[in-house]
Amino acid sequence: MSAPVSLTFPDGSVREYPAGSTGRDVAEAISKSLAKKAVAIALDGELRDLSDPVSNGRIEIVTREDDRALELIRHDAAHVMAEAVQELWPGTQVTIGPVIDNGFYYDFAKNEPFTPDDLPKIEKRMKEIIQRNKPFTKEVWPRAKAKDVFAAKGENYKVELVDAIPEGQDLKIYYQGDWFDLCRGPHMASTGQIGTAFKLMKVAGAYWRGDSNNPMLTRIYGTAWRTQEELDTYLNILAEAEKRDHRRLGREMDLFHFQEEGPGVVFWHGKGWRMFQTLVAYMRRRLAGTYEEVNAPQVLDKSLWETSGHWTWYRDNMFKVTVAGDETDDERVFALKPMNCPGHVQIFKHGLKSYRELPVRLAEFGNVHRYEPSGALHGLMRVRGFTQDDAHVFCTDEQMAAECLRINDLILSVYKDFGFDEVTIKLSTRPEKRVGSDDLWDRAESVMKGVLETIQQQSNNIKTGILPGEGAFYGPKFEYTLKDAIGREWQCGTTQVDFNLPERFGAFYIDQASEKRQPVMIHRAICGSMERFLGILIENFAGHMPLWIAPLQVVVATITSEADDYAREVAEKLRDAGLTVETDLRNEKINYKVREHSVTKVPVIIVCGKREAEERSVNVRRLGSQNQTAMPLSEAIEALSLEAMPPDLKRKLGKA
RNA sequence: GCUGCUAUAGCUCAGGGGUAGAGCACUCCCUUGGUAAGGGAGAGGCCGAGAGUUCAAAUCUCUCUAGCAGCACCA
Repeated sequence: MSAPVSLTFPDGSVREYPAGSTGRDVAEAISKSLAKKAVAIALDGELRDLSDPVSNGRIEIVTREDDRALELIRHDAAHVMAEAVQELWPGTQVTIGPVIDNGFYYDFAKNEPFTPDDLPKIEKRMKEIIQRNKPFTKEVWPRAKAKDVFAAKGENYKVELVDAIPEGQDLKIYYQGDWFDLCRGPHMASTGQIGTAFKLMKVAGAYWRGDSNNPMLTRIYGTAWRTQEELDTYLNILAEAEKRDHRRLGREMDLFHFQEEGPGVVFWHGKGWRMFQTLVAYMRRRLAGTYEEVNAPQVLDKSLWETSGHWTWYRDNMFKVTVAGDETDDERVFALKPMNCPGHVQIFKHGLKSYRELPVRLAEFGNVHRYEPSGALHGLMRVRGFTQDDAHVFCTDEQMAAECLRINDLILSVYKDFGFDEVTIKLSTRPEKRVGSDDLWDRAESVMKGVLETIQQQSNNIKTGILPGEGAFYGPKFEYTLKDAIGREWQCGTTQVDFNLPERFGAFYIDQASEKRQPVMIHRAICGSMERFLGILIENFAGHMPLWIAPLQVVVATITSEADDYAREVAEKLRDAGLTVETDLRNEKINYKVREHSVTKVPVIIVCGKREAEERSVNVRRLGSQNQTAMPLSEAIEALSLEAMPPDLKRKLGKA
């Protein structure tokens, strides 16, 4: 007889159980009701099947209420969905079905893809399977048996998966009734424990193993929760996110549009462009005194891009430019610039540079064009023509770390001005497709690692990490990711150390010993794409822009035409104070006007009626509030112009 | 780029082999109304583009273009 198993419970108590006891035995020994509620156990924090034998250590009985049960519910739901699909459409092959944020999916190989109409049918069948409440049972199969069984069923993808499992690892098969699947587990006790708080969301294509050279499978996404309330909450959040969609808000607020002749390029309307320019003006002020703003050509000979390496690596994503005439002898091929760096190197190279001039920091709000795959285009977030807040710092090896830190300070400070406090910085290291010797890469990566450590020591709410193989082809990079108001992460800023382009272009400076030396080049962007950054801002604020960046700051609306002259005067005075103001003198009721300007997200509505005109006062209503504040005109002008001051200027004037 | 879906008025959408529809927005008229839709009238469309089937196509078929979702991609 083997020694009993000693288990420590979350309350600290220690009990012994006969050898070979399972999680279920332990739960039952505590109470019948607990055994009924239990869906799994955690041994030393690791989730296991209820039917697994326990071993010495810490044990927790996991019930459906436990946060960790959510993962099991979703995983089990994926299995049940696969069973439902195979019952409904025999011959459909199953592949993989993992848990993801908020839900799960399963990829199927089926000749006729699913349609959205199939989802209710599958859901109905899933409910039946859950009602059957068959236990999940586990078997460990020899590799050969697994391959034979799946091959006999025509499950070719499963055979591939078996082959991909490292030798020596157990092949676990989970049954739910007669249906079974290869799976590493764990699972709950039975399908009934999944509950009914799930919903199939959408069908989509997905490549087998995520590789576009492989066949396309059809994927069904689902979401699953512990309770109906949790499910409803989640569906509500989705509806909220949809309301924030910058494409919808851009239309509603009359900021920009897209049209068929210009796939992936933005038509900025007056209001949107004002926002764009406000952002650019802000960034310009943040660069003043440190960077020199330049402007490099849009169209440059392809030889330049051959030298930089872009023509080799990114040709498929570049726009070629040639003369359009049929009768021309000029065969010269140009490219519409996809990046600003080669242009900036030319500016740096123009004239001899002394070490005394370094670091040379060249900035450009550079308009670039990239032929993005059609399926990648998405509103302002992914476009084919956009403006980078780009800069290139040419410096010595010794100056490099300090420059990276200076850039870091600027990036974090800019994000903070927009209210983004949670930032993640990740170091991306050398990719497979790259230029430059391993020595250069070693040097660049070690400097960046050092910088990352310094940044981490300097600030407490910065998360850091490493993304192996994700670097640019010419150098390693930092990627700055910010978190928005509803918890989504957006990668915006980037700092890239580059020893390669200066070498390729033969850039140099004269050092103290009158020798030619090659500078290091640091590429950096803060917003990344101004278009995308504005999209992020719109979604982050759900269109309720802070006053300083709002496309239209104030509408002065009248109640009766008797107040028209006064309203014009109010608007004029506000404009004199630097605010963007429109009047609404239309022959409409005030309810109507308030509704319209609220819908288009105007931050401040100033209402002027007979009373205000007589008193020379205004009545201020803020977006999102039903309250009205009456105040003298002069007071309103002062308060609003202060509020509309960009954060950097407020800081400068000590009014923050 | 791949898979699936979609394309009708400025917007949101209905319709469907034989005069093109609604609501909102727009214009004009009435109304001067105190904080999220007052009333009436009017104007507005090559039904995404091209080809085919048909006596007849916005409607059916094909090709293309663009959009949406997901995948892949993102210097």
